Amino acid sequence: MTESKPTRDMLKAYDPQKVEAPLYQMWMDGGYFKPAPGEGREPFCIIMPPPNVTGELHLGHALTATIEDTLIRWHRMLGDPTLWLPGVDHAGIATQNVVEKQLAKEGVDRHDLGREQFEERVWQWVRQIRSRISTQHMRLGASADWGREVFTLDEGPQRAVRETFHRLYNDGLIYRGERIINWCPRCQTALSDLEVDHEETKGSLWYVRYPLLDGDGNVTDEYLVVATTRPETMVGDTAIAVNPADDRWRRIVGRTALLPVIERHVPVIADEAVETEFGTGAVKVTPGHDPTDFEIGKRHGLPEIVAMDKEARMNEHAGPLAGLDRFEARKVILADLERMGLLEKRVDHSLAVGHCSRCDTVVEPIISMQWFINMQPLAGPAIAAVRDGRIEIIPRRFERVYMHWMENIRDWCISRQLWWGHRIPVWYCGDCGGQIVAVEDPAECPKCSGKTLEQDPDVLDTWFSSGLWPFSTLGWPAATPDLRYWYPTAVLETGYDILFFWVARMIMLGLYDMGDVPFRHVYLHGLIRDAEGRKMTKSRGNVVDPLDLTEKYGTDAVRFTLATSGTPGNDFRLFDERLESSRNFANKLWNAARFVIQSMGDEAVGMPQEGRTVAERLDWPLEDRWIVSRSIRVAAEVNQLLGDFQINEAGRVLYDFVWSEYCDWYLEMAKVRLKDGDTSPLPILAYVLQKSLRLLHPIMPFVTEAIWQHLRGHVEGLEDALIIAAFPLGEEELDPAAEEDAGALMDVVRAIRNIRAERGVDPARFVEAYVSADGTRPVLESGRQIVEVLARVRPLRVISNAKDAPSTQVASAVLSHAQVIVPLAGLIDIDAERGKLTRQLHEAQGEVNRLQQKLANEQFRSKAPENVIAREEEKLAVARSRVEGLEGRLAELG
RNA sequence: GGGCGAUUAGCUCAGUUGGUUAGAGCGCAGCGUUGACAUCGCUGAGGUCGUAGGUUCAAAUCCUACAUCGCCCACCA
Repeated sequence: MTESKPTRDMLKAYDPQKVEAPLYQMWMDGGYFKPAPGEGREPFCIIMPPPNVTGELHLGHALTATIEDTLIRWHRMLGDPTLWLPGVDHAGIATQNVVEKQLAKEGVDRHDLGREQFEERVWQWVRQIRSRISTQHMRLGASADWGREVFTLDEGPQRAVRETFHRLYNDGLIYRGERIINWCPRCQTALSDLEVDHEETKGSLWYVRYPLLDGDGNVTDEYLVVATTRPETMVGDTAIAVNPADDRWRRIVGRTALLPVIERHVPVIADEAVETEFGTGAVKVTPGHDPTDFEIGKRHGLPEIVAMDKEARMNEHAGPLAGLDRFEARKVILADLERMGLLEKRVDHSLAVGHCSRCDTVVEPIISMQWFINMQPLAGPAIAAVRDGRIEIIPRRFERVYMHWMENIRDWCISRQLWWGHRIPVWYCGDCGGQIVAVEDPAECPKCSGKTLEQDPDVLDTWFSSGLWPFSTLGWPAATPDLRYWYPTAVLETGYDILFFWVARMIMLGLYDMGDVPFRHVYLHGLIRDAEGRKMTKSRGNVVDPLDLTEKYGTDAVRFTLATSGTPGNDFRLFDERLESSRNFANKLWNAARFVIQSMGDEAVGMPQEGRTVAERLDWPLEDRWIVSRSIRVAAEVNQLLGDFQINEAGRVLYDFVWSEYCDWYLEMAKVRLKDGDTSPLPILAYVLQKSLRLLHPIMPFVTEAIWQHLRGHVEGLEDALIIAAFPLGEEELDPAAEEDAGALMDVVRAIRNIRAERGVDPARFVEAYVSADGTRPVLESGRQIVEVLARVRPLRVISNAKDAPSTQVASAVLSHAQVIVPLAGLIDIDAERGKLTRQLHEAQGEVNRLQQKLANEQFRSKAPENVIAREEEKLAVARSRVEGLEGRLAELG
C-alpha cells in the first residue's frame, strides 16, 4: 500500500478527545473486531455480560469492558481467532420498575395502560437505552463484534428459553406448585431467595400467652407462652410446636391451645425444628407466612392460612385485623393482647429482615402458586465441573464459595408476576383444564382439541434467560457453526457479586443443554468503591459516570486505572490522583514517541534485523543491548502475567519499563549519541518504542494506536494497524551481562548525582570524578560519555585503584562493583563525610555478618537449594568488597 | 450461627508455587524550566509487613489463636 508521509507535528500534549473517535472509526472500518481465521490457533471467545437496559453504564461496566477488551485485544494480536460477543439484558423486574417509576411521575400505573401498552412503553425505553449502551462501550474502546449484538428478548434467545423450559419440564425438573416464596408487596411478584437482601434489624420479641383448653374444649387456667417477632401473623397460626426432647413441654404435647383474638383451636405438636433455647421453647406455627413453619406444617399436615393479600394487607382470614396493613396490624394486635392480659413481656431482639433487592420493601414469605426448578440434579454436574478443573475460577477462593452454595442449593422459583420478560411457555386449556408446555404457541389443546387456550400470565425470572447466554447468543438450539466453533467459550468475566445469580446458573444450564461447560475460566473482579471506600449507590449520590472520566482524563487513562488499581476478586477505591497519574503516563508515552519521531530524518528508519540471539548483538553499544534485553524480558513477563489474568501486574510492569527505563534512562542515553549527529540509536529507539506500543495496546488502545499511526511513516515494517499487529512474545535470547553492566553504569551515574545533590553542587557545573572499578572497567570506558553527560562530569577518570584518586576534599560513594570519588574543594565537610561512610560501613558490616552466619549454618548448607546458596555467596562477596571499599575510603579521610 | 476477605510507607495499594537490603503511585523535603514531556527531571526522607505463638535452614508469604474493619451465606420464629 502507498505510504503517505504522516505529519511529524504531533501535538505537544496527548489529546485523547482528538484521536479517540477517529481511531475507533478506523478500527470499525477495518473490520478488525470481527474474528479473523487463525491457522491452527485455538479460538478465544468472551461473551460480554449483557448490561441491563435499566440505564447508563456505570463504572462496573467500564471495568468489565476494560478487562475483557484487554484480554480480547491481546488474543487478537497473538493471532488467535477472537470473538467478543456483545449483548444487552432486558432485566425483567429492574426495567419494569424503571418504567413504572416514569409512569408514576405521569400519574398513571401500568394497570391503567394495560399489559400490551405497557410493554410497548418499555420497548420505547429499551430502544433508547440500547443505543446509548453501545455508544458508551465504543467510547471505552471496546473492540466487540457489534454486528452480532444480541438482546435477551431477540428471537434466538426467546427460542432458547422456550426450548430449555420444555426440556426441563419433560425431564421433570420444572414443576408448578404452592410453596412458600418471597413476595414483594410493592413489586407484587414472587422473588427468588437470591433477590432478597437480609438486613440486620433491631426488633422486638414478644412473649404471648396462649390459653390451653381442656378435653372438652373449655379454656383452663393454664397457658403456654410463645415468643414471636411477628405477632400480626398469629392470625395464621395453625399449631404450637415444641421440641420433642424438651422435658418442660412434653406433658402438653397433644393438647389444644386457644389462639387469642381469632379464637381458633390449635394443637400443640412436637417437632425437631424447634430450638429449645429460643424464647420459651414453644413457638407458634404459621405455615402460611414462615418458611420454617411451612415445613413443619407439611410434616404434620397442618392447615395453611394465608392471611394477607398481594399488597401485604391483612385479608378476610385475619379476623378483626382484616383490611389493615401488616405493620399497622402488628400494633393493633399487640394492643389487643395487652388488653386481654395475654402479652407477658417484650424484649429487644435483632433479626435479619428480608428486603426486596430491587425496591427495598420488606419481603413477605407467603404461600403462593409458582413455577420452580428442581436444582439438585443440575447442581451435581456443575459441582463436578469446577471440582475436576474443567472450569477454573479466578481467584480460586471463590471456588469454595461456589461449592458451598451449590451443595446447599434450593429450588429456584422462576415465575414472576410481571409483564416485562419471557412469558412462561405454558398454556391452560379452558375446556379440559389441561396444561400444555410447548416451544411453539399451540393452536389447540392436544388432549381435547379445545381452542380456548390461555397462556400463563407470568414471566420468567430474568436470570433464566441469562443462564443460557453463553450458547443462546451463539444460535442454540440450532446447531450453528458458531456454536460448534466458539462453545465452550474461553473466559467469563464479571463481578463476584453475581456468582450465584448468573455464573452458577450458566454452568448448570450450560451443562444441561449443551452437555459441556460454558467457559473454561471465570474471572471475577471486585467492586469499585469511591475514594472513601464506600459503595457507589444512587441514593448516596456518589456514583461516577465512566464517560465523565474519559472526557476528563481520556479513555486510556481510565482503562489503565481500572486495569491496575486492583487485583482479581478484591474491591478497590477509585482516586482522582490515580487517574491523573494514568493520564500522565499516556502523555509520557506520547511525548517519548514525539521525541523519537522528531529525531528521525526523512528516510524511514529500519529496525534491527538481527537480534534474536545475544551473539548478534554483542557489538552493539551497551545501552542498546541493555534496553533490548529488558524489552524481551518485559514482553515475556507481560505474556505470562496476562495468561495468569494478572492484568494489574502486567500494567505495572509496562508502566515501570516505559517510564523508568525507556524514558528516564534509555532516551537520555540515546541523546548522547544523537546530539553528536550519530543516528545509530534510532533503530533501537524505534524498535523498543513500537514494541512497547504493542505490549501496551490491549490496555491502552487509543494512545498506542495513535502513536503507531504516526510512527508508521517513519519506521519500516510496521503493520497497517496496531490493533492487528503481532504481540511480542519475548522469546528472543536475553542478555543478562548487558543488563548487569548497564546497571553498574547507571549506579555510577546515580552515585555522582547523589553526591552533587547532597553537596549542593550547582546543576550547571561540571565536576571531575574518579571511578575505580576493577571488573566493570571496560564498561565504564565504553560508557564514559554517558556518565559524563548524564552526571555532568568532566572528565571522568577511570582508575584501577581508589588510592590513585585525590584523598582530600573529596566526596565518595562505594558501590557494589565500583567506588566513586568526586573532588569538591570547598564543599566538603570531613566530619559529615566520615559520618556518612561510617554509617554505611556499619550497615555493610552487618550485612556481611548476617550472610556469614547464614552460610556457616550447616542446616542452610545442606537444605537450601544450590542456586540460593550460590546467590547468598555472591551477596557476601559483594558485601565484603563494599566493606573493604568503605574502610579504604575512611582510611583516606584519615 | 457458618464462611470469606482485608490489615504492608502519611494516603491508596502491589508483592501467585516461602529464598537479594519489602516495591509503586500520590503526598512530603531539597534542587532544577536554553528543544520529548512541568501531565516533567534529578536527589532524598519514610515501613519491627495488625498482635501473639508455631512450622522451616529461611516467613510479608505456610499453620493456630486473637484483635479491628468489611463482605457473603444462613428457616432460632
